[in-house]
Amino acid sequence: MNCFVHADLDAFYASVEQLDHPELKGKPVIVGGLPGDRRSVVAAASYEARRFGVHSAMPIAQAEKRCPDGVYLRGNMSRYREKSDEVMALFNDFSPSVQQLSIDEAFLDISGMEGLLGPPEVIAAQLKKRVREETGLTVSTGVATNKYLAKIASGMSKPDGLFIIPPGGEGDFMRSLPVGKIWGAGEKTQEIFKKHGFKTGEDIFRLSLDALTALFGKAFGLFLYRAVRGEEAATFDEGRGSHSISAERTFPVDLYDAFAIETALFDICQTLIWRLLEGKWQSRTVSIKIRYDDFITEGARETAHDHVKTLNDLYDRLLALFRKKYQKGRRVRLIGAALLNLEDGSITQGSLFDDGVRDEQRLEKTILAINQKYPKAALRRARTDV
DNA sequence: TCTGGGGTCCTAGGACCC
DNA sequence: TCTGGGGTCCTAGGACCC
Repeated sequence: MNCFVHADLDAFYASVEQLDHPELKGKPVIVGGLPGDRRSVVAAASYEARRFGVHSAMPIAQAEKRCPDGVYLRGNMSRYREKSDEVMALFNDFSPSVQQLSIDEAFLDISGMEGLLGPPEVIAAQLKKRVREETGLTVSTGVATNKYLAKIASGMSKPDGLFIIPPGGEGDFMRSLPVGKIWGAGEKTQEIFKKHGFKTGEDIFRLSLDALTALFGKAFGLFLYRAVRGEEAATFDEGRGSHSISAERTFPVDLYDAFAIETALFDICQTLIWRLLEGKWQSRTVSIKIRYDDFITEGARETAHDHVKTLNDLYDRLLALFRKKYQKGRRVRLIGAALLNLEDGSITQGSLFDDGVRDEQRLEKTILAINQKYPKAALRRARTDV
C-alpha cells in the first residue's frame, strides 16, 4: 500500500524570525516589507498577524491598515534557506525518498516503512516531534495514499496539524471537500465554480468527463475529474518537464526613459548569466517581460540557432527583443527576462566556442567566483552599449 | 490597498514539411 | 483549382503555486 506524508512548515519565514528573535514570539510578524514600502507584498504572516486578516500576497500597505502594530520585516532569504536545509536533512531519517517541493514543504514516501518506524500516524507524529525539538519549528503534516491527497490533508488542520485520510476513504474525503480547498483550482476556477453553484467535490463528482473538459479544457477537466475521485495528480510527478531561469524587477516608481529601463535590463542579464553558469545550463531561448503602469503585461521570446554564449550575447538578444516590443513613451512598472528550455551544458560548455568567446566566459566566471566569495563587493560589469 | 519574485504547465494559432 | 490530415517547432498569453 502506498503511503505519503506531506510536511509543510507553518508560517515559515515568520516562524524563523520568531525563533531567531524570541522577543517577537506571540507578536504579529509580517515578512515581506517595511511599513511605508510601496509595491511590497506579504511573503509570510505569523498566525498572530493572520488574526488581523493579514495573509500572503497582500500588499504591505493593506496589511498596515489591518495590523498597524505588527512587526514588519524585509526578510533574510539566506537564513531561511539555511533553516530549510536543516529540516529537509531531518526528513531523510524518515524516508529514503524525499521530494522537496519548495523551501518549506516536501513529500516523504513512507510506503513499506511500517515495519521499521511504525504506522503512518506514529511516523508523522514522530516527525513533528523531531522537527520541533531539533529545529524549533512546527510543521503540519498530511498522510494519504497519494501525494495529491497528502498535500490537501496537510492544510486541513494548520498550524501544527496532523491529518490522515485513511486508505479507502479517498473518494469520500474529496466529495465532501469544499471546492475552495481543491488544490490547483485558483481564483479564476473558483469563479467558474461559483457561477455554476459548485460548493463541494460532490458537485464536481456528478459531472461527466466530457462535461468537465467542455467547462475547463482538456487537461484541467481531466485533472478535476481525477481529483474529486481522490486520484493522484500528475502535477507532482518527479523529474518532468522543462526548466527555466528568470529574474525581474518592479521599479519603486514607473520608468519611461528607455535608457533607465535598459540599464535595469542589463543588471537582470548579469543575474541570469551567472545563474546559468552556476547551474551549468545551456539555453537557446530568451524572453523579456514588460509590465506597464496599467499592469498590462506583455512578453516576447526568441529561439535562436545557437546557445547563449556570454553576458554580452545575452544582453544583445534581450535588448533587441525589448526594443522591438516596447511601446515607446509608456511608463514601465516592471522589466523581466528569462532563459527558457534549459539543457544540460556540463558536457559541451565552452568546447564549441572560439577563443574570444572562451576568454569572455572565463572573465565572467572569475567575476562570478569573486562575487560568491565576497558578496558585499557586488562586482558588476558596466553597460558597454552606450 | 492597487497588485513581489521565481517557477511550472496548458492552450491556441502560425509556419513548415510530408 | 481546391484542399486533407498529421507532426514538429515556435510564440504569446494565461492560470496557478509557494
